[in-house]
Amino acid sequence: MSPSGKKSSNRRRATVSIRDVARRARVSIATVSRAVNRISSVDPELAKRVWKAVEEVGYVPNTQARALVSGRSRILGLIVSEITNPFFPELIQEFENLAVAQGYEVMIGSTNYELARTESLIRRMLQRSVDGVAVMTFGIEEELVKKLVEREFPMVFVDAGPELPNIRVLKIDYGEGIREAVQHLAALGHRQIAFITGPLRLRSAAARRDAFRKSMAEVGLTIPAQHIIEGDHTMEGGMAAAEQLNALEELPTAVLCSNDMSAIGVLHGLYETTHKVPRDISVVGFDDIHLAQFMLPPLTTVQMSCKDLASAAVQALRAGIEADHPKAAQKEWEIPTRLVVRKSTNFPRGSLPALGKTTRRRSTVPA
Amino acid sequence: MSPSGKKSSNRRRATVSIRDVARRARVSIATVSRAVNRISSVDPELAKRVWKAVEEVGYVPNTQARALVSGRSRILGLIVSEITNPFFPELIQEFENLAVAQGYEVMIGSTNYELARTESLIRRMLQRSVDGVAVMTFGIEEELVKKLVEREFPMVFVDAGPELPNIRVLKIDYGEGIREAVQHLAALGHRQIAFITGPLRLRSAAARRDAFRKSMAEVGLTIPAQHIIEGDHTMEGGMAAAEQLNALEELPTAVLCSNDMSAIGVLHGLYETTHKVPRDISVVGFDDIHLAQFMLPPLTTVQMSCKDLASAAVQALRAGIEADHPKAAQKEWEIPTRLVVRKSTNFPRGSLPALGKTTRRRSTVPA
DNA sequence: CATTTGCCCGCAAACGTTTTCCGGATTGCG
DNA sequence: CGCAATCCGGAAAACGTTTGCGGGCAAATG
Repeated sequence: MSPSGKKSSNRRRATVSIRDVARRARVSIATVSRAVNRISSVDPELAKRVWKAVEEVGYVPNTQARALVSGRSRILGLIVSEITNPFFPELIQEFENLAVAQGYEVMIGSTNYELARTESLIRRMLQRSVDGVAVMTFGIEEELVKKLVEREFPMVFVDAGPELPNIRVLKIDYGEGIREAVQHLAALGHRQIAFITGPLRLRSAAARRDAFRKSMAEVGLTIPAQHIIEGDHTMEGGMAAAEQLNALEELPTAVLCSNDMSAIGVLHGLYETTHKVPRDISVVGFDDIHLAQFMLPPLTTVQMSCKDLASAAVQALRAGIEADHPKAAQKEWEIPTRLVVRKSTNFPRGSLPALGKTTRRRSTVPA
Repeated sequence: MSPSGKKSSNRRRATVSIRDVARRARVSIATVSRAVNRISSVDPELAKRVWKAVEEVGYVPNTQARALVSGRSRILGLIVSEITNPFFPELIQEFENLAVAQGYEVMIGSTNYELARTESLIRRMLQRSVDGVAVMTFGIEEELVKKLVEREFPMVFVDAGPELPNIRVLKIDYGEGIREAVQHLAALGHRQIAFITGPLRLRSAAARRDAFRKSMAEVGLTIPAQHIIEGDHTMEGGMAAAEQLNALEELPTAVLCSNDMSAIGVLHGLYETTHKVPRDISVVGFDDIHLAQFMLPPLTTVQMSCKDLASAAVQALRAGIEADHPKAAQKEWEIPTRLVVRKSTNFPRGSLPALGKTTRRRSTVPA
């Protein structure tokens, strides 16, 4: 009994195909296909027979053939800016778990902020005919959007995307978490709070800075120009920013960073100086990557849950892909942020002379 | 002029196929296929005409169809243990760059040390019919190997793998780098050196520990039992180990860790104590992840270049996949390691009283 | 009982390639 | 000049699915 096909000794193909199942279950391959895809029109009795046969011969559908004829690959593209930035692996992990649980595979790519890389990435994804792409790069070059947009291709962006039929946007509420952070610092008594931005060509970086400005205004604090420093969301950028801070006539008493990696860089940049965190200066990050709690000192930071982010991204993509998806019409998806207080923030230096370490706050965010 | 096929208004397919190129170049689709795949038997003149047509109609071959008929997907599987461990994204990045440059796509999966996850991962990869899999998880459960091994499936393992026709192994020379580290510490004057292992069920973790024992014996140092502590390659494990160290009657003067994450955990665990690194205790990591140089203090560590690792993995995979690969017969691939001295190591405490910080070593590894 | 309706199931046509096989043309040699 | 050998391109058969369409059979209706 040869395992497959009529001329089975043809090639090195030992795989069991839909035909083997059909023969075993004494039905046509069409019925097998329908049963396997759980199409309701097939008689329950027959379906059971098919599934039994599937088990017995160990059939697993050929993805390539399936994709070829149906035109859908069941692959989701996930584009991030830098896979070596610890935030993204966490995001990827969550995204992948969800996608796989829902029957999709994931194709990952990292742009490294390079346009050429991004273009080749898009090309590769189209070539593998992914069903949709989530662009989680927090600010994407507009050009490449146009490339994809052609055929009403389902896509998900963060913060902002073009107004197009099959585009969905994850709206992150930066304001909320950043307001909590600023109020936390203000409540501690800080008046001079600096901000290290991300690369400002990224929409999200500008949005975080603007949220900071707004929150500062709300608590009646002003921001001198030299207290807004442009970083690049890397540790190196954070270090450079810390040096700029050090060079100032007067060091601010607190600094808020556009992401955790910058904050870690700042921590590092301050390490070689005589200024200690949080005794002399408080530091707040953004993202709440896993590493944040392992910094010295553990980093107070604004949490943007990558579980929320991933879940919204996968859902939004499916909404764009599957015509009968319950939320097919929803175009915007809200992502909250919130402050997590750890040990890198304290009262401003000099405000409580000689009390020292023991007064270190542990309370949660002030109401 | 409809863009494709005879009955082009059939479905929503607007893609340009090999037929369009054939028509444009006035050749058969067979010739187009051959020309595109650079098969030498096609007349150069014709080939040029085909390529011109390819350009003009913007043809890009359909991967699914190609994979379906040829039986090869041009996808490489890459299995790592934990994508959130910063070592692996760096590895993934390098691996992907190389694979893409050589015309392959990459399918990534993270086992998280869970057998169930690993199994589902393997299943998914087989279902997508990857051409080969690199298991870079530094110690894999033997069971799953058997699942794959069936059809002489090309695979690459780290450190050790089953003796089978299409299996290749990346032999990492732990001894070299660890010897350098131990000699570096011994040269500084350390006599009491502890070692934080990884999870010992991982082959690679045991190998590193053994290399440590061997190197210690070589320099004539003994290791009390309580100086070998089992960790788990995470920061949390490193912290726990540091606490065990603290609980000892006498703190060792140096500690070597099985990976950088453990070392970071140790740094963190010591932070809350009165012991300062490297004044009171020297710390050495392993891997040299990017983060290592940004620790406080910058971490002295044994470098295992993930560029080397990735390059060997991709090459070894291709050697198994492509029958005419120059190194098709090579079964073992050597990966070197070497010490990188930064600032987390210094003379043992008390050995140079009152000289303080300024004596901090900056030299490279002792000969 | 005859006719219509509706429900399943099977036939067969795609999907876009690679690859085998074959035939025609060109070349080389006697 | 004739015949064999060589080469190169085209026709067509896979590859393993999904899916439109038609047909058979049972139930329902007149």
